[in-house]
Order: sequence, then structure tokens, then C-alpha cells
Amino acid sequence: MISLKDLKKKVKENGYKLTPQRKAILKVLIGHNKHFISAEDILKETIKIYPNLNITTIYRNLEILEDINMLHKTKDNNTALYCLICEESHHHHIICKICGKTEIIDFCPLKKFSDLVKEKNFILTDHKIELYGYCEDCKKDLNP
Amino acid sequence: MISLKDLKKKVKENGYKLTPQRKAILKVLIGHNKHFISAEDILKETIKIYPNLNITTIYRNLEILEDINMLHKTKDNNTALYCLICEESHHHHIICKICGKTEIIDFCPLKKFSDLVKEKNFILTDHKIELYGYCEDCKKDLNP
DNA sequence: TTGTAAATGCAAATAATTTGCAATTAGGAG
DNA sequence: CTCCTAATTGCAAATTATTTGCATTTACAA
Repeated sequence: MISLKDLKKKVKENGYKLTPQRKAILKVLIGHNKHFISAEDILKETIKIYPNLNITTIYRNLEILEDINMLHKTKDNNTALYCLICEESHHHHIICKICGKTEIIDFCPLKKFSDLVKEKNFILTDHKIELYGYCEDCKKDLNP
Repeated sequence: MISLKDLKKKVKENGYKLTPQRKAILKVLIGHNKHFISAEDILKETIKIYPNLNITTIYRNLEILEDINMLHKTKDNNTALYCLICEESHHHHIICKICGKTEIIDFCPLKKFSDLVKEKNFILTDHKIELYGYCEDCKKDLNP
């Protein structure tokens, strides 16, 4: 289980200061561990911890966390979503198209891809596998 | 091989008119078949065919084509990219992080995912697998 | 040929994200 | 502990892709 302490440590190791704003953001992220969350929603949560934190600060910190490989960013609609990278296991997600609920799919077919990629003379650096559908709650509301 | 004629037919079948602007857009899309392209780049190309076509028209048509399932939209950086859906084969892509060149990876591990998804009580409706890296040309320019 | 809903072009609006800049602050050096 | 400096923040304004309102034009079925 990833801890707030670990996150703070990694931030410091990378030469960034531990401001109260940054700590609040980390706390919120860890509260949503393994689920995607938007910058705006992070703001709503952090404000409870550090009342007048600015959205700019959120964005700047998310960018830093992404740079030092602590955060995974994805953008499918018009709003970017973020999710802590927990290194324990490499995995992908299924995302509910209605409520955004996210579950982990603990399987990665990357090895099978890498040969195919080599054939195309690409160097593979990143990959993103996202599954979409309806979660248990939302599927009840679907029209028959 | 998908043809312009097929595309026009599908557009008509769905009750949309065949305006010259729309035809120009389809022509450009088919010219980039199996590769992603941005709205702005589509505009640059269509303008050669239909000189004062407006970017709004591009966006509105891309939305229609997406609605009738002729177009696949993806958004990773801040710009959406579009790619005709050719139904002949289901596949995924590798995208060069520098120049955007796209190649097809003709493999889909979806079946392996579906069992895992069922365990989570989701209904799986869509999936997106995107691989990123550097293409043959761009990898030459990478710093050593 | 005509009528009408669909489609277009333009300008203005929107919304997420970024940037400039002055003020504040974390945290290492002394 | 105090001071210094680079890092960080907050605010307001800029940016950029995309969308919307509206008047005008057009495809195409009758």
C-alpha cells in the first residue's frame, strides 16, 4: 500500500519543496488512489484541507508529479484526469462512461505488442489501455 | 479497401446531405486512412479542395461522423485526433510522440480483458489501446 | 421548380489549461 | 535561530481548442 509518507519522500528526492498546498494535493490524490480524478475535483477536495488553494497551483503540481512519474494523466473527453502511479503493480483501467467510476484491470498484454512494434521500426516508450463501459450502479439506469 | 463511395453512401444512409464541404472532408479523411489527423490539419487539406471551408464546419462534420460510427476520436495532448474506422479489421495504433506518425498494430487482446471486466461487474462497451514511442525517422533525432 | 430542413460561415462564447508577475515561503547555510 | 534565495504560490489575464447563436445558403425530395 502506497503511503503519504512515500509520496512526500519522492517529491523531496526530486528536489521539490513540501508546501502545505502540495501536501494537501498529495493527500487528496492518495485518497483517490487507483481512481482517476480531475483537476477541478482535486481542487474541491484540497480546499477542505487548505482553504484558499488556487486551481493554478493544482495544475502546476499535477504537471510536476507527472514529470517525476508519480502521476498518470489521461484525456478522453475535454477534461484531463489524473491517477497516482502505484508502482507495486502495472495495470490498466476500466472506466464507467456514466459516473466515471474506475476499477483496476490487473493485466497487461504489452509483451505481445512489443514484437509487433519492433516490426514497424518504432521505439515503444509508453502505452495506454483503457476500457470503457458501465459500472454496476449505472447499468441499472440504462434504457432497456 | 474502403472507398470514398462507401463513405458517401454511409453518410446518406444516415440521413445526412452530401455537401461539397462534407465530400471534401471525407476525401481528406480517406487520404489519411488508418492514420490520425487533427481538425486543424484536416482544414489545411480540405481548403485545397474547397477553398473557404470553415473550421466550424470541420468540427461539426467530425462530430457527425463520430456519431454514426465512421470516425474514431482520441485526445491525448490538448488536441483531438481523428481516424476513419475501417471495419475490415479491428486494430490499434502506435503513435510517434514526435511527429505523430501512426502505424497499425493488428492485434487486440480484448478477449483476455473481458473476463477480468466481468469480475468487476462492468459492462464493457469500448476500449482504447494506444502505444506511444518514436518512429524510425524521429528516433534519429533523439539525443544520445 | 419549389419548399424545407439541414448545413454552412462568421463572430462571439466557452471552458480547460497556461503564463506573467509580484508577493510569499520552505528549508539549507551560516 | 536567522537569513537568504530559489522555489512556490495566487491572482488576473492570455491562450487555445472547441462550441454555439444566428442569419444565410443549399441539397434534394416531392
